Amino acid sequence: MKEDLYEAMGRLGLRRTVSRMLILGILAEKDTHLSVLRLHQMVTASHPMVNLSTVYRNVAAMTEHGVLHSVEHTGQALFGLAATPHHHLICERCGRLDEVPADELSQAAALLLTAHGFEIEPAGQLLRGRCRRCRHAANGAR
Amino acid sequence: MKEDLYEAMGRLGLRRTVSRMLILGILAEKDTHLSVLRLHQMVTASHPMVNLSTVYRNVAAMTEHGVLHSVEHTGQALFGLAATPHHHLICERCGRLDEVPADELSQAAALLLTAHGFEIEPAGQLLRGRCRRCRHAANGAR
DNA sequence: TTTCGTGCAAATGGTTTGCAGTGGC
DNA sequence: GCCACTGCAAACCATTTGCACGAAA
Repeated sequence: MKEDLYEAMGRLGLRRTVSRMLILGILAEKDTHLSVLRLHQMVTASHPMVNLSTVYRNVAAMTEHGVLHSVEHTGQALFGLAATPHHHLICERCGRLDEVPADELSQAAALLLTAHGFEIEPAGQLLRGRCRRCRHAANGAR
Repeated sequence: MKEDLYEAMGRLGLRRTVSRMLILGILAEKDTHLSVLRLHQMVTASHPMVNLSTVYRNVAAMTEHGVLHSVEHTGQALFGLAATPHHHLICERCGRLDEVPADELSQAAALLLTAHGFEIEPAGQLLRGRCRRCRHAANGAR
């Protein structure tokens, strides 16, 4: 998987720099979406000289080339590998981010297209709500 | 409808100030969602002394009390009347924002709940994609 | 008259950019 | 060696906040 990404970078004309490899490694290992700040913190843990703006430019470039994708939560962008087409479920209470395969929402997408002429992005949508754990935790407090 | 809002404000303990009435009037008339900056521009057209931060605080207070609701697009918040429960369809190309009654997506919501234990917000979701016009306009260019 | 709301100006915080130097290819 | 990439520092821009005054209730 990391090999795929490594290849992809070259194929897309993106240079394989230290900082980019670190970012991909982190995202592949953690298998989540992270903010630029958190990515930078994790990168600098081993490579302190890497600048924050470099991380910004890296994720921008890789997002532009489809290697990464991003969603926005509370005014900041979260980046993850764009591997398989999926949407995002973010818990408004704990911030947990889950993924749901894109085709699970294809029926809803079809409905919107026929009823409204609107074609939603086939992946990368952000849906806000409550995760299972927080729903249970809030049962009494509601 | 504006009378309802007027009443609601009092009931909720929100003072009916000039700036708030102007904001509600604009949103009711235009029947769309507007950015704070645009709201401020329209308010100051007739009342130049109203400060931008007042508009910020107004929409914040009214959103908090359920009179308004907001969605975020390209790093800025758009506010609209929270009248009927609906979701949002925003065109990534032209920025046009359409509304879709909340119950049209209830099936998808049920699916997410059973399959992922995740309960999405029953209204106010933002779905990104292409509106009918832009789909047609882009037919040749894709 | 008691809060709540407002104007003003300054601060905040995530993100972007200009520029000169560095390192992939 | 060329040009994309990087570090640094400053700029940006939507939004927030502290404070003293003004106005709904």
